[in-house]
Amino acid sequence: MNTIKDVAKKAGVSITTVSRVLNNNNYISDMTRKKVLDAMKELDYYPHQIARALSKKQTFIIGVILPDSSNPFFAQLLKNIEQVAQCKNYKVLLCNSLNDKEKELSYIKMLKENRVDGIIMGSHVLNMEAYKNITEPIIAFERYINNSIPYVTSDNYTGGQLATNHLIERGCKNLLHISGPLDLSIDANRRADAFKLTCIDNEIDYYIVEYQDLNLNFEYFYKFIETNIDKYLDKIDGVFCSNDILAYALYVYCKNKNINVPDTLKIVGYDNSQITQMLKTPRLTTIAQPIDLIGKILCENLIRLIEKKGDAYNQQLSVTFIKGETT
Amino acid sequence: MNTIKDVAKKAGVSITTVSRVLNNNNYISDMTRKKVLDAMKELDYYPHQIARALSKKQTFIIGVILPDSSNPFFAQLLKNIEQVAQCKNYKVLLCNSLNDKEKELSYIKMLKENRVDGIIMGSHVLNMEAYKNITEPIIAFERYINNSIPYVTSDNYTGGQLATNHLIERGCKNLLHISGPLDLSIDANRRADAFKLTCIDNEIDYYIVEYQDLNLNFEYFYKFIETNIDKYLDKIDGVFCSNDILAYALYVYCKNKNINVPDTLKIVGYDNSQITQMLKTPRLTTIAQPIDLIGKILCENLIRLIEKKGDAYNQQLSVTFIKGETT
DNA sequence: CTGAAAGCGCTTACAG
DNA sequence: CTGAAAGCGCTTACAG
Repeated sequence: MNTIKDVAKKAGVSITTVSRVLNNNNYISDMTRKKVLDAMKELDYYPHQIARALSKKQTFIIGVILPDSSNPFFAQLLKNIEQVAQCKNYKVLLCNSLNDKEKELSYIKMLKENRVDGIIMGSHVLNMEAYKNITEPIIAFERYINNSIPYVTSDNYTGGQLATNHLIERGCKNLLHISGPLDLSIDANRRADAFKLTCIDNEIDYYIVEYQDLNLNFEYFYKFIETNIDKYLDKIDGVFCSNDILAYALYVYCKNKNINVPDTLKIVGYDNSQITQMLKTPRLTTIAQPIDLIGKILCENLIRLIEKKGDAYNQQLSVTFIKGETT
Repeated sequence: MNTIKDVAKKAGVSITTVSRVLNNNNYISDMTRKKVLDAMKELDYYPHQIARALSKKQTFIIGVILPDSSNPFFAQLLKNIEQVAQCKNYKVLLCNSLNDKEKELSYIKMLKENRVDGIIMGSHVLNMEAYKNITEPIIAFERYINNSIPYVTSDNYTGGQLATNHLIERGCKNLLHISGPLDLSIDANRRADAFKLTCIDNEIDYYIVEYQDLNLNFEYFYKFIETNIDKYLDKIDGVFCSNDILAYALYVYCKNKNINVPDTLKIVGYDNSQITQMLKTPRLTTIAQPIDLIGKILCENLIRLIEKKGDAYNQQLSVTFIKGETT
């Protein structure tokens, strides 16, 4: 492939001048610029961004670490991140941690070695220690890691309240919340806090069951329901699920067991990703996170950090209650 | 961040020696190696892969261009590509073309400028001309572009046959196929060929309607059905849809219009992505593409091309008929 | 087994 | 407005 040298030779100028045209620097005579641009076109020249990155110490690459980019929620988040990045001339390097500690760590190492300009962290299996030596701009989704890492989340507490209050208003007396792991400082866990407090306030009996954060797909959730949730089903009349795939799996399970939803059991989900929106049989009652907006803000804030155009601050986006047919 | 120079100084050796340790070159005394490794650890050294890429002329980056990484099919494909890449020490740069010509072109330019080692092309709005000056290893999904670009696809002709024959066996007499744009040389269009020939062979009346390849989501398909498909519904008793989201949209449309599926109208979809597998109300009758395998093979074959470990050849993977509740 | 030097393809003071 | 030279952080013949 042709280099700046080839262009310089063809245009009869120095490589410095070519570089100036490339960077649109001022102080180039129109004639010289034209000569250089012509030479570039003629040689089908592609500026070597890797070389440029080395000398400018900026790669314009953003690393995005997610548990699983094929999960509908993260797929939608990723797409929005990529679109914003693309608009601002950044590229996205994709990392699927599969919620595996080793993988998450090795991806961080990889991103550092590749001198990405910044990192969006959506996978959270590492403890805070691991973040001590990340010096590059970084922004987290849904998790407080430490004071120097801003995070973007939706208003999980309100989400939990909306879901729980709705179940109570619909007449539920015995509630169950199925949650992700509660031991990490994930903001999503405030949904469980809200659930608990709302139940207490309303003198409602409740249970909370945690699933493990491994494979967030239908199959896994269905099996989880069989082995860990089935035993609660005769004691409860309402369930608040921490995501919609789980909620749908529960709906299907009930259908198979001839438990009438919503008459006997009411189900509220969480997320309202594109896939949930597509589901019409039944439409799920759920709490909608503004996924597109979260992706957009994650990326915009990271780029602001990278370009030092403003301070990092945490951001909490509002959620919406969506009435479906499962309550 | 520390460089090879810092490590060399700390270890009391030359940078050449550090580089040798880094690359695990032979002929280093154990003592020297240990000194260097210790220095690296002490300095928390991260080898600068961008600098290495410049001198080795290899980035270990693969560019993946897709129409929309949030579409369930492509999300699953992407995830599998990334996982294979990661195993083989390659990184994935994600590009969402949104089936826009300009975007597709500018992503190609970007990938060339960043000297990616290879490209996986899953978006197909550009004509063949545009591929003339792509000199890097490239592999396409589902499209014949030219003889030097191998492609991976599933056996679309057989898929179309399986779907159509099934509808006929179930007693359908008037069939409709809803297809993507038929003007490009996309292998998926062989589904329409198979549909047509199978209908003719069986003396079945048929229609074919094309949708535009813009936004492959439920909303779009539902509206498309309202405006372009509704008028066929009283003339047909079976539909072969070119993807499952479309098939589900049609199912929902029929439900809303009180058209009984499968009694009055039978529906067959295509793809069987994770999302389709999750859908149980109803389970769709569909043709399963081996999405995970396609992703794997796309990536493996591209890497084989990059590393010149074998010839490029086209690959066609077999599909499976899945009986659901919509036929 | 080890090191000095040139080179990968750019950018950027510095000088003119 | 333009160019020569040093530098970004590595690798790789070449020499010893």
